[in-house]
Amino acid sequence: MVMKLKYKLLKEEKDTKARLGQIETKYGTYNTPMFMPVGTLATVKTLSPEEVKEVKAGIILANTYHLWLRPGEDIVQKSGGLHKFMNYDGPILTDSGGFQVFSLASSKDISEEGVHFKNHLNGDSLFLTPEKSIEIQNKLDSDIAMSFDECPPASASYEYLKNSIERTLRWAKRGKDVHNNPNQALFGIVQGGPIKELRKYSAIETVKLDFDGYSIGGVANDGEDKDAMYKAIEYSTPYLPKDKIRYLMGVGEPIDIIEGVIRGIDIFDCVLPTRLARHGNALTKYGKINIKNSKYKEDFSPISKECDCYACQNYSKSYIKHLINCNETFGARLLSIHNIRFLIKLTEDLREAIKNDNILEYRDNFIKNYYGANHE
RNA sequence: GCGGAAUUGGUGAAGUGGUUAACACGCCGGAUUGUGGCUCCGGUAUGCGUGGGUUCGAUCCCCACAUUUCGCC
Repeated sequence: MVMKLKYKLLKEEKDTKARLGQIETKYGTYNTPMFMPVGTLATVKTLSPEEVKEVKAGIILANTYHLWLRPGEDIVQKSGGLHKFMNYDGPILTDSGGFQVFSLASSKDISEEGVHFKNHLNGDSLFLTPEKSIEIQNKLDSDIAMSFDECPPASASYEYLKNSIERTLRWAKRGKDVHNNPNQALFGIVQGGPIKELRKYSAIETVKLDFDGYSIGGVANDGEDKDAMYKAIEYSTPYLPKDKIRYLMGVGEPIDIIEGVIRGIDIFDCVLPTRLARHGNALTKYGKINIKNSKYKEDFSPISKECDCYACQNYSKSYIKHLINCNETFGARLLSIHNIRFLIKLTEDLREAIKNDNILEYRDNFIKNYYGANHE
């Protein structure tokens, strides 16, 4: 069966740009706004595919760059594609490797043709091009492929950003021209830093290339402040077609997901819930908590009484603290399950708020709880 | 009983006759936004076994005592 993802816009919230939508894929139909857990190396770190389903995840993200290096796209292809390889029968989006080249590679040399860089594992010299990235993603057989883009630092100058956008557009076109997996959607990426006219230009020109969906990249980079991020979204979304998915790459924190949805974003991905988990942090309605704090030593209550996740249904803070303190992987797994579930539940709540046309009220209430002083 | 060695924070320990006693672990906090999983950044001994002495000054030198440890009887 050949089937490429379809997006349907169901409703726009009364006071904001928030959208309720539906994504139909070969691997099921899901509602947006949605949070996509990150599974870089064809695994959402510490979780089994069954656990990923149990937290009601839809699309998950895997990584072209990492899978190219190990085990190699040919092996994934021989196994029957990424879904079969990792035994995940939900939809998968692959990042293009653009971000990794710019965030992980030590020395890199960007030219019109592509990027020369040394990989992060053994320093081997590698060359990645837009065509190569798409070819790898075709073979991985993800449901959504991303264009190979340049992700410039937040500190980049106007001139640099302008040239970078032009090149990213040429790269997007080149990638689209070689894309040949009929089951796979291909998304374009809007760049432009925090600058209004560059975001507008990038969005308009990217849309002209006619992709299956559009993402906003280059946000939440090296200490960029939240206001700049929100502005970058506001400067981009007015030029994106309403009948296509909008994806804010690499975000994020609960408040950023809420603000993103309010500004018209449909899907998000972020390493935050799993990384925080491995470092002993849990997301809660009343803010982030550090489970290693001594005050949880004899706290036999769950992370959250309202949470329906496996960790909260069965284990106490005291126990999880003990596991994290002892560096037991089960602790990271329980916190990962909880944190991913927390963000997915957040998007479920946001969908309700859009239906009820009260998303601003929802946001204000969320902020009051999350950033309020000393709840316990 | 005789002789030797040792005694520094919660732990293992470095060190010097002269401003803030190294480092590691632990502990106490913090960070983390398209992932280089098990990371990074802070804080953590008003004190160097006890009591005397030498000295301008002692954790560092001397004496006694205590404790630990090794060897011998």
